Amino acid sequence: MDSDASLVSSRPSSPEPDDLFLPARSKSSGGSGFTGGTVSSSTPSDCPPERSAELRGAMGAAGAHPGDKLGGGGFKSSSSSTSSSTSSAAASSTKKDKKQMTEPELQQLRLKINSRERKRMHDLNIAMDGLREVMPYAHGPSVRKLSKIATLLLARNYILMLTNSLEEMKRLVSEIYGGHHAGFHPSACGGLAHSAPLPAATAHPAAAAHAAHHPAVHHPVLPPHAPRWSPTRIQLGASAEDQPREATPATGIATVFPAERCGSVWRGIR
DNA sequence: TAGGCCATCTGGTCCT
DNA sequence: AGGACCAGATGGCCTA
Repeated sequence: MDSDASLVSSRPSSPEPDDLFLPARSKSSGGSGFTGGTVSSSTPSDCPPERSAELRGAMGAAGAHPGDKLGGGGFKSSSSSTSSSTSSAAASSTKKDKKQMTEPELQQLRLKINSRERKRMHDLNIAMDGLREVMPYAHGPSVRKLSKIATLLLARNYILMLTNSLEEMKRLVSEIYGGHHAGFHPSACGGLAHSAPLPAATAHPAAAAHAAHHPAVHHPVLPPHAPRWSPTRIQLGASAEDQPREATPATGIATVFPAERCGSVWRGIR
C-alpha cells in the first residue's frame, strides 16, 4: 500500500543514527541537535557541552543497541559486537553503583537507556502506521498523515461503527428469518437509526476522496458533510447538534458516537 | 507568531 | 537486576 507512513518524511519518526547522534552533541543549550533533535535537552546540566566529544564516542557504542526486529528500518546498528560490549558494560553497573560509576560509564548507561526508549517509541510509531494503513481514510501522497490522536480516535470510532453494523446485520437477519428469539434484543442504536451519518469522525479530505470511490455509500467514519479538513485541528463529531457532548478527558475532543444512541456499544467502554 | 504535533531525553515505577 | 512502561520536559518543524 502506499501508506502515507512512508511519504511523510518531512519529519522522519526515526532519524538515522548518524543524524541522530553526531550533531546532537554539538548542541550546547539551544538544542539544534540532530535534524529534529533535542538530545539531552531536558536536563542540560546532565550533558554539558564539554561532553560532546565524549558522548559522541559513547554514542557509537550505546546507540548501536540493535534489537532490530525492525529489519534495519529503524536504528541501524553500527555493529552488534559493540552493542554487546556496551550492554555488558552497562550490565556491570547497577543502580546501586550509580554513584560509584565513572562519568563515561554513566553516559554509556544513559545512552543505552535512551536508545532503548527510542526504539520503543519507534516500534510504537510503526504500530501506529500499521493502524493508519487499515483505517478508512485516503492514503496518498497528497493526504496528510493522521496525527496519533486522530488515528486512535478514528480507529475507535471505526470499531464502534463496525460493531454497530454487525449488530444491525444480526437484527436484520433475525427479522428476515423470523428469529425473534428472546435472547436477541435489537441494539439501542435501533434499527436503521444510522441511516443518518453514523460516526462523523474527522473532517478530512479523505472523505471526499473516499466518496469519489464509493459515491453511493457514505463514509463509515468520516462524515459526508465533513467540514473543511484542518490537519492540525481534528474535529470529531458530525455537526454541532450531533456532537455527543462527551469529551475525551485527555484531549477534550468530543467522541463521535452519542452514548444515548449507541448505549450497547458504550457499555463497558467507560 | 501561536499552537499543534512530534521526537527525544530523563527519572521514576512496575514487572519479569 | 535489567528491561518495559510511563509521564514530564524540552525544543524543532509546520501550518494557520
